[in-house]
Amino acid sequence: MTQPALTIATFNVNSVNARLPNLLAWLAEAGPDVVCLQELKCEDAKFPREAIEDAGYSAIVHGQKTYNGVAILSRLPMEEARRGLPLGDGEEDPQARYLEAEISVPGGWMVRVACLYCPNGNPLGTDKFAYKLRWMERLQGHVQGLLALEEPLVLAGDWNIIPRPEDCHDPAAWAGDALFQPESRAAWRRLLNLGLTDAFMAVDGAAHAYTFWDYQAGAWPKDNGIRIDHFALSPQAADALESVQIWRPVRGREKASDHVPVSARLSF
DNA sequence: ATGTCATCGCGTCGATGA
Repeated sequence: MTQPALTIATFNVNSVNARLPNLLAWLAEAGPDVVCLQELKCEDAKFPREAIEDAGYSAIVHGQKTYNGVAILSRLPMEEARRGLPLGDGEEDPQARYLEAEISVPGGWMVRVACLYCPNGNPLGTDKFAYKLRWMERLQGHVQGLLALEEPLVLAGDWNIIPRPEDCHDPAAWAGDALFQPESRAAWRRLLNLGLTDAFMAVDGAAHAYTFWDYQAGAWPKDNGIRIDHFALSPQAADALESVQIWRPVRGREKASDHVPVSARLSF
């Protein structure tokens, strides 16, 4: 008798409409139960809902024109729990970067899934970098509240943070980049130190296991990549973690995103 | 050193973000 299992993925698609054939092909190939998408680059009305539903997935969408935008796809029952991050002062994040849902897993389990697209933060010395750090602080506050629920919680997304020097090809080349700043990496560590587990590090941890390769300067053929797409798991989710897969070949396909999907398998 | 890609606007290219 097999135990109830859940395969959850994160995929920064860099425009869901430009990537639709690629996305559908990967869904058919990998068959994930839940998928967190980032950088939709479209408003809710332009989200390709029919094609996604025809593939067997319901979708909740937090879209935005031109930039950002996140969605969660699920072939299990799903209920939206939050759109956007709370600011604490009544303000709303003007950028669509956060979406949270409750997923019902066979066997009576509920898994809370947060899809997030952390700010890039470049260039340094601008309000963009300040916004990145503020956003991570706000996320930390929200996650503290979620951890108190003591539920299986999966934070999945494009974190725009390179955790270790081994998570890039040439650390020196990233020294002046927001993704590799000490403040950015400290924000990631602070979040994990609340009691979360980096899923990839827990089951693999290999050096140079990249999830993103820039379109420019032949980054893909030179394997000049970075690991920035991560899963952070609550203790209840980490206990269920079986494996993590980085879908590297997807980067080499026609009209590829600059990110590849990453999936995690949980067994309850 | 960027050898790129996607979107928008009033447009057949430049600006912007990544």
